[in-house]
Amino acid sequence: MTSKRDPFFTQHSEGLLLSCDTGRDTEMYCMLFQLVEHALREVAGLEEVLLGEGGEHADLSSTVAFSLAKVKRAPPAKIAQELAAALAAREDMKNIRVEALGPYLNFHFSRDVVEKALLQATNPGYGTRPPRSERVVLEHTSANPNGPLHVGHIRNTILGDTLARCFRKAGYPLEVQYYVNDMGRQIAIVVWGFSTLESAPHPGEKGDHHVARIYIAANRELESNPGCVADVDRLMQRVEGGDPATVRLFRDAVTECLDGFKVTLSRLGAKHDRFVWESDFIRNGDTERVLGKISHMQECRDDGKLWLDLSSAGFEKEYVLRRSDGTSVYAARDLAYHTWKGRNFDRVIDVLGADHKLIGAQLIVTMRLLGERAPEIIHFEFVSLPEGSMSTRAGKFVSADELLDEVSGRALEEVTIRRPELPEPERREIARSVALAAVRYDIVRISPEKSTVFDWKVALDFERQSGPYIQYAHARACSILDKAGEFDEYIALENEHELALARYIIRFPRVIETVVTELKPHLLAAYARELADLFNAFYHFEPVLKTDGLVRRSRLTLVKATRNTLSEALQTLGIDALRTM
RNA sequence: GGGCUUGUGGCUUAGCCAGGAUAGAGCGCCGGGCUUCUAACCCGGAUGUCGAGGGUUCGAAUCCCUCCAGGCCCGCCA
Repeated sequence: MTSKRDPFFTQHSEGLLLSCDTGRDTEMYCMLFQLVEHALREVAGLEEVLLGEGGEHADLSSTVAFSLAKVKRAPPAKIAQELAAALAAREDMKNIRVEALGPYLNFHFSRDVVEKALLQATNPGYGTRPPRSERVVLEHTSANPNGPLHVGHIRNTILGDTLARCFRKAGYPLEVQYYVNDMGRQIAIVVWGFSTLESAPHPGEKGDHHVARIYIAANRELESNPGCVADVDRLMQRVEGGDPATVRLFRDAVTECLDGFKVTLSRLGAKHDRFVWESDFIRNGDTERVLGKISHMQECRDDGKLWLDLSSAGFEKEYVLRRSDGTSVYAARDLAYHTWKGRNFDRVIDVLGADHKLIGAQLIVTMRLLGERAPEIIHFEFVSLPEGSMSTRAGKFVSADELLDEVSGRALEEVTIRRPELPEPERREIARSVALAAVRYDIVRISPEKSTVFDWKVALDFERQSGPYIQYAHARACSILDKAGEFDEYIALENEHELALARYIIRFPRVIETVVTELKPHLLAAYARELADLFNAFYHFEPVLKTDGLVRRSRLTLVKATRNTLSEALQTLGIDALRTM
């Protein structure tokens, strides 16, 4: 064993440990972080103590000595020394070794603390934060029902669904909503197409694909017969006026498309709690009420059309809310929708495409002017095809269904090569999970602000840094535990591979915390992959089943904690934690 | 034209908001490793003017300015 016998590691102490032992409500790592932050604030006399993860140097580290150096006019290294001495003397820091390395303050958790924290990680549900009372509403996907979800839309779905899973994991009561744009111009075009063109579905055609076919054909027809555009306008006026026959036509078309969406969303592992129909905000009078309130605002202008002058907030463009023919514009209904959300929830989050940046910013300032709760909006950049941007109207897109079919087929080939002995239904089931893992992970690992180009070659490749790679690490851990049989948990971390793995496992609860405060789901994706990396290295170098006695029990416990943490992380990413693959 | 945003080894990407310890990864490339708990794996190696230029700072991939390139937006569409 390459055991690092740091004398500090062998020292056992209670205090902190007793207070941490009260159950899985108190995750040790989060407590340790807060404890160090608190102590550091006191000795440094600063509110901002620049505490962060220590990387290779330590469990936590701080560069606060630099900022104090300015104030105290002393060298940072000297200040770090003084701070370290003051911290080391504190009763509440006895489980944490403080070291001043040059100007840096490094904090090392005692092995005892790491081991205690690790034992929490073997419990089902590890990483779940204590329940909170703040109600959150999260809107995602909300694609127009004029054609199937494509590889651009599902960036929204996967970002939103992952975030939703993180919020639930973080203890928040959450409602996930899909805002159904059921009265837009696109839908009017679909309705017009259904009633004027050959519109019967093809045998076995999915509703959303059927609607797209009609929508594409209708657009082509309208281009060659611009006179028909007036028919579309009339449909829009009739639906806003509440004409029952027209309302029914719109609702039927939207429902057909939405039913198709629901199949795709379910294949993606995404679930909405509520579908909110845009037209409801016309019918219940909310849109009129918002417009009424707006008409009294200083920024309001009425020159036939009703609009807001938001130039004081830096917006040059008119924010038009009602057309001169009296019908409302999308933005007006959106204000009504967000007012409703803001009054019923404590935190309102929207996942929207980058094309909504301007309108989203206008929405936010208007909500503030109205004295209503403004949403937090996560914008993601576009996914384009190698030949250019996608367009439902032009029929230029790769649908999510097609992507899932292709990736599943590819995954089945792979599973069949590796596990030829498994019966086909089982291979198919594994392939389905592997395909979803590949698709979801590939999307969630990239930060939303990067625009991407869809590439079949990349989509069909399950190499490292992929969802299947993480699933594989989990399956390996399961395999060891299956073969091991019963054992009593016991932990005594010996070597660097074990310690590195354990130190990483105990950070998981804080990762969940960070994702929901910063709204950055890709941090969880990176965490899961790194955890798999560390486990694979441990797996390679440290035999488990071939050892015996306490070493075997300890390593089995570590494998159990890894398996559990990987499983919790994967589930929070919406990826199946496969037991075998 | 104006606004927003992105630019990190051949390719993809983390780090940037809250500036500090040799800029992390993966693919691809080169060289190793399956009689050993699933090789969808592991180990080693080469590859970086962090788009360009200026500025602030003890210190800049990170903050500020200018420029260049890509994406998005600028409708009485949604």
